[in-house]
Amino acid sequence: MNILLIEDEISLAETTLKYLEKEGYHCEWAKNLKEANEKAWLYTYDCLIVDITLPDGSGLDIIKKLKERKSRSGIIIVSARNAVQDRISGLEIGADDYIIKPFDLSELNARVKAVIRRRNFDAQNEITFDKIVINPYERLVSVNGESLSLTKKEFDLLLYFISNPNRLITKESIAEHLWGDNMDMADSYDFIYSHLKNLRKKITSQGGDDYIQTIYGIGYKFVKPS
Amino acid sequence: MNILLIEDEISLAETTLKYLEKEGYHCEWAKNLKEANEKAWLYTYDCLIVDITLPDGSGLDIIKKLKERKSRSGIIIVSARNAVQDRISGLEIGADDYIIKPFDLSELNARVKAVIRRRNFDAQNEITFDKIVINPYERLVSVNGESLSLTKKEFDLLLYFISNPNRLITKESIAEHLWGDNMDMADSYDFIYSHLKNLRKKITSQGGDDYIQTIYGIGYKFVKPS
DNA sequence: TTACTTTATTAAAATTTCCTGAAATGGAAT
DNA sequence: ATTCCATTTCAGGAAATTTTAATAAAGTAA
Repeated sequence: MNILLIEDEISLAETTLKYLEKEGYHCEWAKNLKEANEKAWLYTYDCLIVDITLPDGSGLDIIKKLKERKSRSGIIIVSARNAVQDRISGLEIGADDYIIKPFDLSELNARVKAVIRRRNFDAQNEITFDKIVINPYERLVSVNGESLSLTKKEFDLLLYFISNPNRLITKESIAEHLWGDNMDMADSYDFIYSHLKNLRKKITSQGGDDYIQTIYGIGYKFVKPS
Repeated sequence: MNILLIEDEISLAETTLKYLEKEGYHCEWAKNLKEANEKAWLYTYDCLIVDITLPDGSGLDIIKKLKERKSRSGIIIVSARNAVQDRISGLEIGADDYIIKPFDLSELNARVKAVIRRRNFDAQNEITFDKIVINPYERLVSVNGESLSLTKKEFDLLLYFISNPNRLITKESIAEHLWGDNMDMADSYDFIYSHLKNLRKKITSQGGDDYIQTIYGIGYKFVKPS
């Protein structure tokens, strides 16, 4: 987890950085707006801790810029006790939380954790494999940019494959993942064949290759065919 | 503007009340949880100032209850300097701001003002999706400019959809949002189907499209149909 | 090749999920 | 007590998906 601390008070910044590093974050420090802009432009941080009052301007500006750039970073505002208006504007601009100076380091930590957790929850990243992009949370799939409609079993099957690319996947493990362990293993795997066939057809009919390679007598592999 | 102060320290309460009255607010006072519950049930306040530690329980409980009742009141938590966890829980529950004891009366005033201002700002805000306009606070909906009368459940359902457009919404999350987590999940979702049907009918009969796309076996999506 | 096993394809059956209309329930107002 | 209205429940049937079963094709080893 990468954090950028934007803070001009040197001693406060140092103790904060030390504490956050100890908590397991990778931290960087910008001591004014100029530095902050440079860093925020170059790197992506999970969370920015932004002091509002900086020597060369207001921290609100950088928040505004980030939001215009549709950044996904979490933002926590640091402001002085009496700067209520700044906090309100900050939240209206799109900051996630604020903390009042002077603050408890453990409280800052709690908020950073909360913000990052919330961000990750709705960022819900996609998984990409060659021409396929799959979003497990929205249950969306696209091949070559065209969206593809899959049934539940087909989707689960594809997700299992794409989560374990280039690896041998036995029919037993597929059965276990898609149907749970209450499956009767004496059964045949006809149902897997059915769904596999449908999945392959849907993917190839949208211009995707047949990524599902059959390993005779064992199972399958999800690979990019040469 | 009506304010309810929930505070058990008598002298602190008295000075606070006097100050706020002078600032032009109409104030009431509850000195314990029991009184607070009675008052909060009878009247609607623009802002509640809630001390967390009360003789007969935690102020967090009343906040929780208000939120369950979907109260629109602004809430400011009052807590001791070292009660970091209380403040965090309070914000998580849905309080708008907090202030640390002992506090400046002018700061309290500033926060009350900010909370009320933000609340009014939200109240003016309508959410628009294609031909639908919905105002969560006035609980008004219109389709194609014509106002639409919805029952409570229908409204909550539509609000939940329109607040999460183009995203997958499971039946489970609908149940949780509209009926709370004390729902028996073994139950069927028949009641969702019922309200859904009525909502769809009302919207389409006013010239709106069927924005509610069903994702078979998973849930729904609120989208603008092509 | 031949015999055998495993996988693929297909279509039909079985099941699940969803929609609909109507009836039952329950609370609030008259 | 009666009426009204929102909400929930129930039963039917429609639609989509999953599973079954039968057959075809492909791979493996002798």
